[in-house]
Amino acid sequence: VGTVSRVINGSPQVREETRQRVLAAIEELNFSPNSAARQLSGGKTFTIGVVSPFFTFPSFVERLAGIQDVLDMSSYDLVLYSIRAPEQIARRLHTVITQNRADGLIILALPFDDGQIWLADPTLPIVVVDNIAVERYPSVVIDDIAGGQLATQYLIQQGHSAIGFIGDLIDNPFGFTSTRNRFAGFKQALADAGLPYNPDWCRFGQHSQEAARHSAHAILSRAKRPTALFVSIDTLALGVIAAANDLGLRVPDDVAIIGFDDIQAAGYSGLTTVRQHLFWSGQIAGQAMLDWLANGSLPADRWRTYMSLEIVERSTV
Amino acid sequence: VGTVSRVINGSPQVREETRQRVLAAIEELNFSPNSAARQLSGGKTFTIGVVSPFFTFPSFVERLAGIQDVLDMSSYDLVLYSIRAPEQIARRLHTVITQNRADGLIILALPFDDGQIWLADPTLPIVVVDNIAVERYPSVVIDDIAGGQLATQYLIQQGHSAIGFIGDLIDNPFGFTSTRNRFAGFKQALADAGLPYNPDWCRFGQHSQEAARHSAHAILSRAKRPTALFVSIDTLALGVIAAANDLGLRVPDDVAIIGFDDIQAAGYSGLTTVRQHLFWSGQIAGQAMLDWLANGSLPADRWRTYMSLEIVERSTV
DNA sequence: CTGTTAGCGCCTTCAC
DNA sequence: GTGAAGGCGCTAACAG
Repeated sequence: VGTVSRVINGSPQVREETRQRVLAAIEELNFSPNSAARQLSGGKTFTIGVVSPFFTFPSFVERLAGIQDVLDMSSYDLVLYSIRAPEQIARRLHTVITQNRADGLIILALPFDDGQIWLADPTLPIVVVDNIAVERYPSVVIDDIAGGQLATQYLIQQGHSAIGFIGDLIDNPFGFTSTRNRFAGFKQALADAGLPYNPDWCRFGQHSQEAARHSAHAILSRAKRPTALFVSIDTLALGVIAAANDLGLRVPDDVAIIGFDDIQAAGYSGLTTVRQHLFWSGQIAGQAMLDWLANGSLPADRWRTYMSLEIVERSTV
Repeated sequence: VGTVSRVINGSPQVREETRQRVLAAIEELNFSPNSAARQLSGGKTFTIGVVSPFFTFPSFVERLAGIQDVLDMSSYDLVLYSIRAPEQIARRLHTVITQNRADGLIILALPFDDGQIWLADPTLPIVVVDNIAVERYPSVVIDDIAGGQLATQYLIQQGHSAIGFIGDLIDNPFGFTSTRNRFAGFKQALADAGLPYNPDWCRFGQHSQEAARHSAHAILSRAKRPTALFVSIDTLALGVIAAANDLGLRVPDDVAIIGFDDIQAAGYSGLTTVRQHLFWSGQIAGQAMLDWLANGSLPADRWRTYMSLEIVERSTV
């Protein structure tokens, strides 16, 4: 029994011949170790939990795919915890943590009380993605304000001076801050360029293509309409393009549109946008978790990773 | 110790007072049972594995969301096993099964050797989705041939007689048969209506919007082009719409386009398509698994569930 | 009703 | 280098 365990776990102190004999027996009996037992005795679950809201949204799916991509080559399984309402967050995290169901947690976008969580289990590795508020855990983030500026500056640089903004609700139940910050960057860039900021050209609605389409209708139907629109999320931008088509407006000639995220559909649709390397960010988070788990700690210089942002020029600006 | 266990598991044979006392202690010590130990002792992992290829494709994501939706209200966790190449299938399944890492498996679309798997563990509950080839396990499927006919008949009924077909590769490494069968249904419907089948109007390419766009270009640039196109997958249909736009063809006036699946993006894009209730199929599969796990077996009348198909009329036909 | 005890299957010392 | 034995934390069966 002991020797078999040694063989399985690659202990060096086993004579080669015995090793082969054990291996043969394993093969013959079609034996394979019970995972629950290893967990109990080893104190590890070989599982990483990913906590995510709306995991059907392209941005989350792509990040998830990045995480999966990395874990795939490790011996860790990925357990998906989906959050559908803000109230669930605390409870879900609590049960996952106290029940010891995962060796590490990757939390996507969701705001949470990191002090409380840390108290619940100070040793549990947690990597946070797309959430700047968390200080106590390493994170992979972008600078949304800079991103908002980048997009707006690009529009200005292309000759636009009448620019509007469409996004989801700044005050949303989950407390996501992306649109708020991108909008801040937008206004900043406008101010920096000495351009006027027109509230009539800015609308915020639900996070849905329909809502964005509706917002765009309202803005583009005005007597005086902007020549360019910065839409804070790619999925919404697709709705805005639809609205432009509805109104018989040509993109980009009549209205230029720039999105944010660079989801796969943006590529298909020819949407000009700000790329934030979604898949890659998932890979980085997953790799950080793996390294943490392997070394028992994460070097300080990897505490907060800022992903780069860049304009992807396609055909809507 | 024993009593605590009884309290946690809601055994009736505990005096109310003691129960309260135990509960209080649990609260005070912030105790919560170790999941690995329960697994080992109880022989259950409270985990359901979902094996899926390309889980970033909308159709898989939506099914996955349906499964998650159901599991969410149960005490089962969802472990995601992503398959990226056909060769991985057998190995992945084998390790998951022998290591006892899940109480049940839901396998999406992937073909696999059910005889072999059954031999590996005859008692493991497995529910198959979107795979008609599997006989030994319950499945949730659609009739792709009927679906192909349905789409084609709808086109015919709308007055089209020159109809083309675009799909992904009929012989693909994973052995998916959807497009093959939808194409069969397409030809069948044509024949039934006494309409000619024109191979020049049928193209098969990679499963990507780009490839579909390319195929559509080829077909629509011909001197004599079809007035309608049946595209076997929604994502590809979006590429076909793009191609029509490229060529200055109006949809549906110059070319009508019907897709298949009814992914969310189809709704946004106004794509007319054949709906196959993706999310719902995930829910059904998840629920079947839960019932199986709860009752120890699945009633025969739930062995194979055929999901209904229906035309969703939007604006591309 | 409740405390005690024997596994669940593996890993890890400890002697040999 | 190898077999034996303790313990991981829990559940279930057994006495009281």
